[in-house]
Amino acid sequence: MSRQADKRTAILRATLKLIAEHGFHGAPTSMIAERAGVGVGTIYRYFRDKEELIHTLYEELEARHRAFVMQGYEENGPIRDRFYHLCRNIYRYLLANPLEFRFLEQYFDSPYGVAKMRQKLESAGEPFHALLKEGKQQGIVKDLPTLLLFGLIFGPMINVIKDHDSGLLPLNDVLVDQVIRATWDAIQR
Amino acid sequence: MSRQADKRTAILRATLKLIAEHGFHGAPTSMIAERAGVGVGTIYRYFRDKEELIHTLYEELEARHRAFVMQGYEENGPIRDRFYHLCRNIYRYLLANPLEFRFLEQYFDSPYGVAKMRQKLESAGEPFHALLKEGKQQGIVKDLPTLLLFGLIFGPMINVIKDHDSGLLPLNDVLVDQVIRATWDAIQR
DNA sequence: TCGATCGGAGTGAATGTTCACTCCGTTTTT
DNA sequence: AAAAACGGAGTGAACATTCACTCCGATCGA
Repeated sequence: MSRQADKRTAILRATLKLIAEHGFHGAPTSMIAERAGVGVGTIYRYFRDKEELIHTLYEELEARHRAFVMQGYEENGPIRDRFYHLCRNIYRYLLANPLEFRFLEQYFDSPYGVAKMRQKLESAGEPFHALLKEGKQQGIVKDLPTLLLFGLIFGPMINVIKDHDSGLLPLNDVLVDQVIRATWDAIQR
Repeated sequence: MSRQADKRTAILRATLKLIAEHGFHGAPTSMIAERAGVGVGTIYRYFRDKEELIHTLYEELEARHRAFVMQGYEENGPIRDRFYHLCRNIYRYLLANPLEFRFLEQYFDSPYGVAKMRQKLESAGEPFHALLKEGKQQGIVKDLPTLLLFGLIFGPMINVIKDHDSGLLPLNDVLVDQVIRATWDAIQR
């Protein structure tokens, strides 16, 4: 069971699973190695240290997530449609990938993650940024600081998905649409 | 500096500060002891183990927080007024006590905290519970699962306060009122 | 009143455990 | 056969918890 170019992948997958399920501190390198069917030392052939492993994992998940969310996005459609499109895709992705959601949550709570989050939210590449800015200009969206609007959108999202994953509040398409609607009511002028 | 009955208090305060500032895993007992001006062993005179120390701290903070929030609450006033009152008080308290906010955040992310949170949210003692139920009956509040409404209320709250505490989005009374207003728009039918 | 004795709060060096990470012998690939 | 990849016992640092001891105010006997 040696000599696989995809040992790297196995390590990343094991890391995702362990961190998502048991938190950062329930994922010692020894356990990651075991789960990945790999020696401890092998981890260090592919990643300088545990920190780099985690960052790399984040970057790869982020890229996948982004690609999914942007599928079929109409850069120039009506504000409200674009808003629904983005929200729906994010909900869909995170609900379909609970491990990734748990991991991202942990990551953004950690010291590295906080910096990443800011950078991400403030980046012009973030489609929500343009969306909200435009919405404010057109008088469709409340004239509040963008960060505050982000809070109104992502706050409920995180909360509600957490409850879903823990089995407290099973979501379905109808319910998700209702949350998105409520979120829209919150930011709409 | 010996023989003080308030060593217990000093230990609790040090724990709050260290956990709030550096997280659960940045608060070793050795550091708590140092910060409290106390020997390491002394911690174990007052608390069976670190876990009990943390639980106790939570209970005391929770009690203070609750007392503050309920000040002047009109059990029978109009739904909307009660909603504003509770929200405003929670925001006020958490903004005035950033250390407690950070601690509670960490606590509710931990395995113990999750159980506590459910218990709390589902408890009939929770004033928001009665509020939302009544609101739904009167047709003022959207007919959505209570847990979902909680998400719409507390999600933005947590997000926005986090951003405030990290200096990204300085809040003031006006801004807080605007968030509460937006939150109301989200849950209002 | 005062010296002796006692109880228990307070202490921190020592202990056992858990980790991230290294090092080098082994296995696989070329 | 040489090089590259791999494995996992070993290492040292960090941690929670313990326990043999200190010290001081209180109590007691004279």
